[in-house]
Amino acid sequence: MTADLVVSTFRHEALATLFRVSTARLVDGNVVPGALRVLAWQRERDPYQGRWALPSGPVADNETLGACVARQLASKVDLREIAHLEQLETRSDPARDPFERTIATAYLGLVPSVAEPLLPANAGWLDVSALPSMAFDHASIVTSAVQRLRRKLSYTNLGFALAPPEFTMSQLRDVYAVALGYEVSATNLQRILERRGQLEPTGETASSTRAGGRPAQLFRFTRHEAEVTDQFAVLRPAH
Amino acid sequence: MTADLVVSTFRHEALATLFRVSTARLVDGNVVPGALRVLAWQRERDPYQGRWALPSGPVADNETLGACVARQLASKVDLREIAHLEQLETRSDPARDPFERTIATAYLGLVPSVAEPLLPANAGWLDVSALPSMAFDHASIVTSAVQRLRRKLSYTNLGFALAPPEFTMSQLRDVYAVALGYEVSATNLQRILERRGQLEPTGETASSTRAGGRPAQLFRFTRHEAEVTDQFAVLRPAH
DNA sequence: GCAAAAGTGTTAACTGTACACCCATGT
DNA sequence: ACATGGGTGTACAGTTAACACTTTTGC
Repeated sequence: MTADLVVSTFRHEALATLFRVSTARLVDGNVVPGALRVLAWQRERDPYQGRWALPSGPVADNETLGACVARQLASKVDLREIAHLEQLETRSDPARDPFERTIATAYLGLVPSVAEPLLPANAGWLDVSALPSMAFDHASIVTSAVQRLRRKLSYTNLGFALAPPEFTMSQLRDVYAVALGYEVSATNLQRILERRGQLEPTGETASSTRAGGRPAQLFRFTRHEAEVTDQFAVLRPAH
Repeated sequence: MTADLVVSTFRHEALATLFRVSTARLVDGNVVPGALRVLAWQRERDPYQGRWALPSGPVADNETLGACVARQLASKVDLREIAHLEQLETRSDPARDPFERTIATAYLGLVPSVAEPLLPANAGWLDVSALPSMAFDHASIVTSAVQRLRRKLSYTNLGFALAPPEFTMSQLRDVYAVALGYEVSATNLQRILERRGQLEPTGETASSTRAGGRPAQLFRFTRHEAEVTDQFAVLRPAH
């Protein structure tokens, strides 16, 4: 039994869904509402020329998938702005790439909402709630990444990766509300995060807004590494 | 710009962690305690000759990863016994295979505890709490799969894939306790699962045991497809 | 003073654990 | 009768939503 099997090899790429919350703001007197946005760029070549696609690229010979996805992102944004990056899932449908069999491993990345990163001309931030038609299976990957993000926001401290370094509770409420897609109460959010030890007052207070109102305390997240904060949602060990 | 990049291709394999709960039983008067076990086999060739390894094999040309992992498992167990199969994660460390660069996508599979599947001679069920040294990064993949399974048991209905088709509440308690690694109360487990609509009485009762005691009602799971049952562990939408 | 926004206190609903107690069966 | 395991009822703790109310600011 020395005969080896003849095995196929495949093109393998890493692919990033990089998210960012843009909060509501005024542009020319109109309110642009907040949105959860994902980084994409318009393809210059076939297949799917002109369509929006996620940043992706082939894995190099001596590189992990994680390193590869970081390399792909580096050409679009400043890597230091990426506060969190985790593996999502691997897509392998033989028909997903019409030109060439490609297996793709998707990652989920998060950028804090302060940064308005400068992007190359053909790149942009797509509103996740109104995705255009996208290349390959990228739209379905984005949907799956949004689901993962929304779940994890509830039982982990991932908020740190979407929020600015320092924030008032209403700013944080807006970040969560936009990311989750539903209204959140600043009062209750504060209590939940405080109970879990995620929040730390800076001692400073934000200058009050033009419209008056009590100046808000500033907070920051105590830890900036991802961790599960709601350890046992159910079925805790007996005694 | 017609010059294409020279891209590398890789050997890509699918890999299965197939779990099963063996409940406590008597063998020659000795109690063999229950254990969460994972399917493995002993390698016949280098690298890692003689070591335990997870079932795995290369992806074929026109096959998804899911189909591939099912194909690998088919040579070890009866596929109809696999009640649940989901993708876990993809490992890409260039050094993980000393012979040849291989990217591996791991799956998590579950087999109900009734079935004592007949295995090929070189295959076996390893106790997850006392893993032997394994080939490649397989031990760390098992650890990661166990973590995922334990989390999901709490907030999904995945119990259906580990339990027998019909069971008493104490049998189900044992399955959960072994899988989770800590004691679980049958009383409270029943209430939790009933509240979530996962449990359905069959109307039958099990014959009482040799030692006496009230005969137990039999139950089954209402649904046999994986679903999340604890929708909002935290941060529910306002109003 | 008044509007606006932040912050506090309190209540109610829900979920899950712990535990006492009752029930049905074999010997 | 009594041991054994199944089943029920209830009290308690923890967590979160809802909402009324107070505080601090700008105008």
